[in-house]
Amino acid sequence: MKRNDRETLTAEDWEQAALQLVAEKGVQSLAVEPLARRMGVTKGSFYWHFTGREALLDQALKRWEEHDSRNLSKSLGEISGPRERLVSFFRRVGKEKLTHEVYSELCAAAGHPQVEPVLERVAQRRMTHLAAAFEELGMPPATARYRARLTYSVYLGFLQLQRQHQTPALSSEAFDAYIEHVIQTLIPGS
Amino acid sequence: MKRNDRETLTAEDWEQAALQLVAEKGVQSLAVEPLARRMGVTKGSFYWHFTGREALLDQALKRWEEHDSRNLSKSLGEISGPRERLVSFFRRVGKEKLTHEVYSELCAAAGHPQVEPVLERVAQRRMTHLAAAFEELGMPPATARYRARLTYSVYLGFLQLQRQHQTPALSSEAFDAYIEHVIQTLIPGS
DNA sequence: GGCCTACCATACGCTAGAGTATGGAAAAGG
DNA sequence: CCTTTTCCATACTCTAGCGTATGGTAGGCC
Repeated sequence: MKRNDRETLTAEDWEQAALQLVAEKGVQSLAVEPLARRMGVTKGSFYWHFTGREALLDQALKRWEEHDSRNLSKSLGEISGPRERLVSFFRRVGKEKLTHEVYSELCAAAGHPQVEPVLERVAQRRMTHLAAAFEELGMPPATARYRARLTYSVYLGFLQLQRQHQTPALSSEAFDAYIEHVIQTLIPGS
Repeated sequence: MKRNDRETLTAEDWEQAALQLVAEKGVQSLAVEPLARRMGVTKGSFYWHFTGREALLDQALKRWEEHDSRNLSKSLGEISGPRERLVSFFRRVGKEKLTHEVYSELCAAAGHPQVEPVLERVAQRRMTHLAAAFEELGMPPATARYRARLTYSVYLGFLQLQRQHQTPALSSEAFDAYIEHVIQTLIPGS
């Protein structure tokens, strides 16, 4: 029963592959048979590990959300200054590519009953995080919450423009200059 | 052959209904048979007016884009001051409900080969429009373009948050206060 | 008044993917 | 070494939607 070599697949393998496929082609393209083909097996394998497509999506989303949640806490603990936390929020868009691509596709699938609650929690967590940083910078709570929503909207809009190939390459000086403009505009005392 | 009463359907009727359905359930839900059922006919009718699903989507998108383009030009001509044009850009989100809902769903379907070019053109047009306004407010051209992209990102992010039910009701004072904050932050000289 | 064309229904065939049933091989355990 | 799990393949059924083929009807036209 202990088979972590590559002769046999685990539920975790399926979840990882599912997230990968979501990142590439979106939630609606997450289908059992194509995924199985991609992994070099048949759906006979899949239905041994999972009760159905829903279950796979649920567990994959759970895995992704936990990973994202840990990421946020980590960035909270590691960086002390609120301004630095906000800056890193934007700069981080380039890193953690898979996570962001998945999130981008999840946003495109808002309205999907299994995806919706995840998006809600994630956005809430992140905006609370942002609002705290803005408060530490001296904003009154209500203003900080507005600025947090505004900032998060900028992030979401950026992901959307990226999906439309309407944004400069993530590692160009045009991108850096734009990020600088965003920071100057949104973060006080810059 | 002249039958504009309601006994018989026209291609335009189908396109309108298609846009309506896209606004409600997204592009991927635009299917021939469900749409026909919704209109109280069968697909026998549909395939008389259109060669297939692709053609319907193409023509519906064309119609929507033209409508949106006219909207933009109108708002350009009617409002003289750049600041007022920018403000109206945000306040307009509440009006033209169907148009915005369609656009929101189109954004969710970025990556779709028929939708992608439309999104590209629309975003380009609108951002150019915004950049011109910021230039009129005294920004240097490069800065104005950055600010235009930033502003448009805010708009896109707002649509996204709306799709996640993460935004206050469009006609509440919380919404107005938020819009005010957005304007204060993004539009200089406020 | 017969005809023709516009518009629609009915009835097909086709495909992709969901889920089920069952069998088989290979490792694990006794 | 023989049995029991574990993991996967094969072979079904079922559904939804696309597209086609064909027939029907009602109104405009000569």
